[in-house]
Amino acid sequence: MAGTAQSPRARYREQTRAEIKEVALRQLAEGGTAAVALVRIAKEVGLSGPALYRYFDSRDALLTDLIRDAYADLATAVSTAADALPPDTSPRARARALAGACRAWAVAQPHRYLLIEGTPVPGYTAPADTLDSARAVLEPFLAVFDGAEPSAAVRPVVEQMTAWAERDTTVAQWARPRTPGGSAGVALAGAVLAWSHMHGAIGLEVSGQFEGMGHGGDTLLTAQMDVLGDAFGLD
Amino acid sequence: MAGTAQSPRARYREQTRAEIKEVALRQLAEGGTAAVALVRIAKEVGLSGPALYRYFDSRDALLTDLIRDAYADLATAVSTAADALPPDTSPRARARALAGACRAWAVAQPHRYLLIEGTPVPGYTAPADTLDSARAVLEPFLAVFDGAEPSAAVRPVVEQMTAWAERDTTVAQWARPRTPGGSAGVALAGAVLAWSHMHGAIGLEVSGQFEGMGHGGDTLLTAQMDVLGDAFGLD
DNA sequence: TCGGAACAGTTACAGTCTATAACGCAAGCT
DNA sequence: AGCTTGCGTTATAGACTGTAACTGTTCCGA
Repeated sequence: MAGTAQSPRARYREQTRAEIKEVALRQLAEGGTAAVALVRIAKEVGLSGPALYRYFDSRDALLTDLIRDAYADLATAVSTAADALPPDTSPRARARALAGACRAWAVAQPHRYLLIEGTPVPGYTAPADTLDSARAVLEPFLAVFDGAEPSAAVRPVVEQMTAWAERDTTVAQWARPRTPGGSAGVALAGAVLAWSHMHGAIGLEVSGQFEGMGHGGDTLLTAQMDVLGDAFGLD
Repeated sequence: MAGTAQSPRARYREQTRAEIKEVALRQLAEGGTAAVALVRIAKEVGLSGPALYRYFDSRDALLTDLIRDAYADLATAVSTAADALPPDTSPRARARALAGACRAWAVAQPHRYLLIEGTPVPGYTAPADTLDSARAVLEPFLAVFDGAEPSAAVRPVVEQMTAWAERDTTVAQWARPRTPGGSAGVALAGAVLAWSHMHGAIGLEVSGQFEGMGHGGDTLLTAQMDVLGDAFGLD
């Protein structure tokens, strides 16, 4: 919370912004992104119409802010879950726990997850900002796969990730310090594969595609993480 | 194409509907679902505004139709890919090929894939219709995993699928005839897991989350299918 | 062949929403 | 005190969905 001790004006402004976002989130939960209407938000906050444009440049800007928040929130959910694990937790159990935390977050607030993963908003362009957030979500997974021994099936991915890290210095600078025990490529491969696995299982569940089959989300996701654990020889 | 030989009126009607959908798809490709505007469609087709409502009850109805089409199209893409494989193709190679076909379809027309997987349209409720289509996509995968030997990691999913097939008779009636070589639960587990894997990898790619890492989509997806193949002991 | 039903299309309009313009008012600094 | 900056207002333009009321056309049976 740096910079909170600003002028009273700035404080009030920040508070109003928060209030607006709060109402926007409620509307989002009720009717999806399409239901987020500035005019109705304004009325609910006690302002009248165009006043909102003092706080957000456009509807897209507001939604972008919500996306950013959601990403950051998910990232902290995952990393606090990682911190909460006892130090002697096995990599396999860690993978399960991290994925479980991610799923729990998503299931608890599907609309926000859909905001992250779903169809990009109309003309929305995800800048480096989003990539940073994605990295933040992936970060705890790097430690899980650090020093793992990839099977033949995933080796192509490892090679690709290694090449990526060699090409893109910012990725290398991010990944290498966090993988002291082995090659950054291996850990990156594990993390990205885990991300993809989670995206699949959680996305299907949140979109309601598992309706009939009775609470499949958890079982499916753990199975996927176990499969991944096998592929990387995790304990 | 049953029922094509109808009255000239019905034929004309069907043709106009198709034309409308064509324009809608173009708009969709250019600016996402939000860019699909009935008024502009009408103008482009040569009609004026409200005339479209003779052909589609509402904008939602039009989008629903597009979703249905996309699903069906994807399903035939996958099943023709399956038919094109030589009979002696190994299950593992089959899994790769099917997933590859799915990905190829999605990458070639991302907007349509996002229509299928993305955020449900505002108040959209997927009826039994969509489930049927999802089944059609999954169907070729059943044969791939029929008679497989699931590892410990995926066994919980197998159990859950078995239970599901026992509970839901329509699923059983669909799956059992297509899995002569083993338990329907195993094949269902394989198919659903494959669906989830594909959803993850393709979804991330189509949403552009692999930007920097240089054409990761194909490598990642095949790796995931191989991992799944290992988990089911596929040849 | 005639006459009515069903259909395809039109213009006019109500309502919702985003976004801009022009203007007033109060807080805060110098 | 006076000026600036920021917050808020009303009025308005423009895009879009969807309805109403009305007109012409095609089809089909009597």
